[in-house]
Amino acid sequence: MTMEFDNNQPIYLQIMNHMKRQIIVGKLKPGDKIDSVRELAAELQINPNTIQRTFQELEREGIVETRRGLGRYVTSEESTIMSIKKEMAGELLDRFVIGMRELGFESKDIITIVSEAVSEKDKKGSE
Amino acid sequence: MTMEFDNNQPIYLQIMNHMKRQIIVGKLKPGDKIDSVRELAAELQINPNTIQRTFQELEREGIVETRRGLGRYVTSEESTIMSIKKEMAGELLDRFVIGMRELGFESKDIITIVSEAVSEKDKKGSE
Amino acid sequence: MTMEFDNNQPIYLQIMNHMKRQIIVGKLKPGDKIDSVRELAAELQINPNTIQRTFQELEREGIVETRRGLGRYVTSEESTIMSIKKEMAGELLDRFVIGMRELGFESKDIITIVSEAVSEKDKKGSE
Amino acid sequence: MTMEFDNNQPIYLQIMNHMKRQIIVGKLKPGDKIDSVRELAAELQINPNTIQRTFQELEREGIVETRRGLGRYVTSEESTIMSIKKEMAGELLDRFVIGMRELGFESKDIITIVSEAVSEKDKKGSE
DNA sequence: GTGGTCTAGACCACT
DNA sequence: GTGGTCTAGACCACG
Repeated sequence: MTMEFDNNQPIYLQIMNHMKRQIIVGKLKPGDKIDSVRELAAELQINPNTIQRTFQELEREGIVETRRGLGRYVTSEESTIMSIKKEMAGELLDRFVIGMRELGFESKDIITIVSEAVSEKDKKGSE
Repeated sequence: MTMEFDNNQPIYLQIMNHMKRQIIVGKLKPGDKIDSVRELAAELQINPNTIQRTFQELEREGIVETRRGLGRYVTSEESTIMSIKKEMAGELLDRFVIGMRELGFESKDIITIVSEAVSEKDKKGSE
Repeated sequence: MTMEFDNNQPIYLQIMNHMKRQIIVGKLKPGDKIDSVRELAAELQINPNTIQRTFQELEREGIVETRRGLGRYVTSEESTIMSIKKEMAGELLDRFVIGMRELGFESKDIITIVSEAVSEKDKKGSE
Repeated sequence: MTMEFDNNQPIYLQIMNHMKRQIIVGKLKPGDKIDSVRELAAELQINPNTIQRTFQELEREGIVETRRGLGRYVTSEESTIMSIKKEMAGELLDRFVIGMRELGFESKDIITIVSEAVSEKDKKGSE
């Protein structure tokens, strides 16, 4: 795994979100074993303490489990994964819609803008 | 003016965005005089230095101008205001669309979700 | 007279330099009467206190004289005017040469750069 | 590092320019770690907040980068450094040439004056 | 009255 | 350890 980091957000949060997305999208499946702190730290060239913090938070959210002596695993609870997905999507949606309204855009404007944005992307992708 | 502050973002940024929105939406018009540092500080119960920081950044973005000894004014360049509006909307849009795609949503899903969200809000508003 | 003001320098200084230049270049001649504080203030849309300050400083430098009840006049001492010109040129020169050396430019570089700059201007002027 | 401060310019600007020059001249190389806020503050006997302000501005110009929790570094983008050098030299040049013309000097005068000034300095330097 | 700068000292998040 | 933010209070130049 390689990642580019944005200095405006804590690294542990960036890694955390990255892993959550991998799980949601299915690149990491329920029950999969996760790289150890040391491995990930070496791979990403990041301080192990930062990775530790990442896992701590993932565990707090119940998306990762530690099995003593065996390592860390993606939770087997698919419901947890689904609810995390909804939560992340909901946050994205809220921030976007609220933000647009604060800028004075109305419902129809917002839908138009999004429609154009995603269809444009589709075009580019198929070129 | 009154404001509620969110602890997760620097106060100066929150005030900054608040003022940018007021200007974009037209509550503050091009050329309008802006509350002085001391006035705003008193009004919001915030340290004047924090307000100073806010204005510093707004000035850097060209949305506010200082006239020596007289105070600060909203820029008269309407084009600047429009481009800031576009920039802010573009950021919101990008973060949303990219984020949703990273979660595995496809174009049609994204449009559906947004449509539902904004129409739901409209219903509530008209109740 | 009209002037554009730069917000990064005190207005009184800008007017002051402007008048010094007019005198040096000969647009205002030794012994000429100078606009009154009120006139200048109205013309430039500037606070009279600021104009007052301008004249105060010009007087301190001996380049302007007050004749009680008659108004203010450009000094008749041509030597004063010449020495002001040398002083201003010297300051410009020093700031430039010292600055360029601090940036690592050597003597021959500096001469080359200036030569190019002024000859380029000459070309433009004759177009 | 030691510095003498000039009361006519904000300290943070003086330090800023000083560091820009060090980087341009190569005393600080691309990628080098920069003294921490606290270190520099102690060294220069200046309040840490003032140093903070200095770095804030340097970062805005893209000549310095912050790596979270690790400290600040000179940008690795040599092109950024070069363009800053050109910008600073251009400003010096403009202010000088424009200023001299405003005083009535013509192209050949300007070149002569600069040539004399720099050659005189060379003589002194070799004494 | 206005903004700009500086100091002193504190707290926090991040690595 | 690092930088980022905030407060409190002071002084200055400018108009």
